[in-house]
Amino acid sequence: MPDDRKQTRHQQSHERILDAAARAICRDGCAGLGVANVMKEAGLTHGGFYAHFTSRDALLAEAVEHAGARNTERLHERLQTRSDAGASPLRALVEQYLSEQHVDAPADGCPVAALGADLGRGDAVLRQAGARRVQHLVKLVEGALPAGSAAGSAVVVASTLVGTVQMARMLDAGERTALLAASREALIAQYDRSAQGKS
Amino acid sequence: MPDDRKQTRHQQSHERILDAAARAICRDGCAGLGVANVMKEAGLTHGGFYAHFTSRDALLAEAVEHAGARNTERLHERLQTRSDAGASPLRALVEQYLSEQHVDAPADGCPVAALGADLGRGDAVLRQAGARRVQHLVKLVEGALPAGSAAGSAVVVASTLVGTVQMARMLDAGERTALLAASREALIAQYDRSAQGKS
DNA sequence: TGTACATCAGTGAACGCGCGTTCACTGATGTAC
DNA sequence: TGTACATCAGTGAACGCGCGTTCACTGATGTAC
Repeated sequence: MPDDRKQTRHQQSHERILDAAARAICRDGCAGLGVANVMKEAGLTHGGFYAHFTSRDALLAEAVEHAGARNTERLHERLQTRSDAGASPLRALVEQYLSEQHVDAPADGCPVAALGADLGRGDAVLRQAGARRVQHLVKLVEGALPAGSAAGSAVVVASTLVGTVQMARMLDAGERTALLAASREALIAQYDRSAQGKS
Repeated sequence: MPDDRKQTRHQQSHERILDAAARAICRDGCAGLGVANVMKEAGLTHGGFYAHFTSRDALLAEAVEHAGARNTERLHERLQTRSDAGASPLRALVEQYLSEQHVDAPADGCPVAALGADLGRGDAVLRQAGARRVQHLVKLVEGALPAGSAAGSAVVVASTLVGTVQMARMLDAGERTALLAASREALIAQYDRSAQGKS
């Protein structure tokens, strides 16, 4: 099956470009994405780019999805580790998402937190890619919440996660640590053990 | 005092440029800020820019501060209106910050929500400007929380406000409305009347 | 009060650089006989 | 099995455009006498 090998070669490059682009946008934002840079990071020269994508904008939208998918994978692994160590699903999610590790490494983190407002602007395609990532994140939270949690809990928790990481990334080390700890504690106290018993 | 009149003319232009820049970054992001565009919106031509600012980067940092200050002013007015209508300080803040009005008009809104991740990247000056805006927002929330609220409440509420607005701006009308309502209700139920009586 | 000069704020043409995009070409991989 | 040809993936030079920045100049405002 030589056809397969050919396709594979092309697809391997395609994948490397997407990987590089996903990291680049999470690190530098949508505006920071340069075709030449991405190709270089993928081990190629810029000229070959248009054999893989119709335009830089097309890459942008795909890179958002790709960053989300990659992040979901990594996240699941890490949640499993925390789960194995005895953490409840929600605690595992909150402690991982609001870890210094996540704040320090935007390139390998959640694109919703990394791109934030970038996705709200820009063309419809990008906004839709952002919206899908938001929905994904909300679903992830939903799955981690205890059964019987109030209806809107997932979106609220997701909002807090995203907002906290973004704000933490602007702050100096000390304030950052305090902010993360405060958010973690509040979310766990609020939504983990006694999610509904109140009011 | 003719010296005053001269200074005033220069300062008036300066102010118009800052106003235009503040709106522009909240609307289009830091990368979307163009010197020529801003000058045009201020009613000037691009050449005169460097009589007012040493560089585009210098304008960026100042524009973040300016956007924050302008937003604080407007916010206070609107909070007063809601307060007069009988809302508690926290309810007024939450309902204003998480209003469709705010989500629909980023140019006239909070720069922390509008720029988000943009401020976490970029040079130290910009990050510090962002950090100051975050601290300002946290203080604003602190002032609106009922006396005796838990220590970390303000940062958590601020995070939720920012995250919700950002996510709302990616979503379609229907989901957006639901997200905003869910966050408003959760925050008010959580932190307004019976902020500590729990657990 | 009126005229000549100095300063100040802004104008608009021009420069240089980065970056997205195109395209003729090369080298390697696969196909035909 | 070996040779000639076709296709595929990537190269790198070049183009065009936008944008930050500079600078010589203009018009208006203010000052000196």
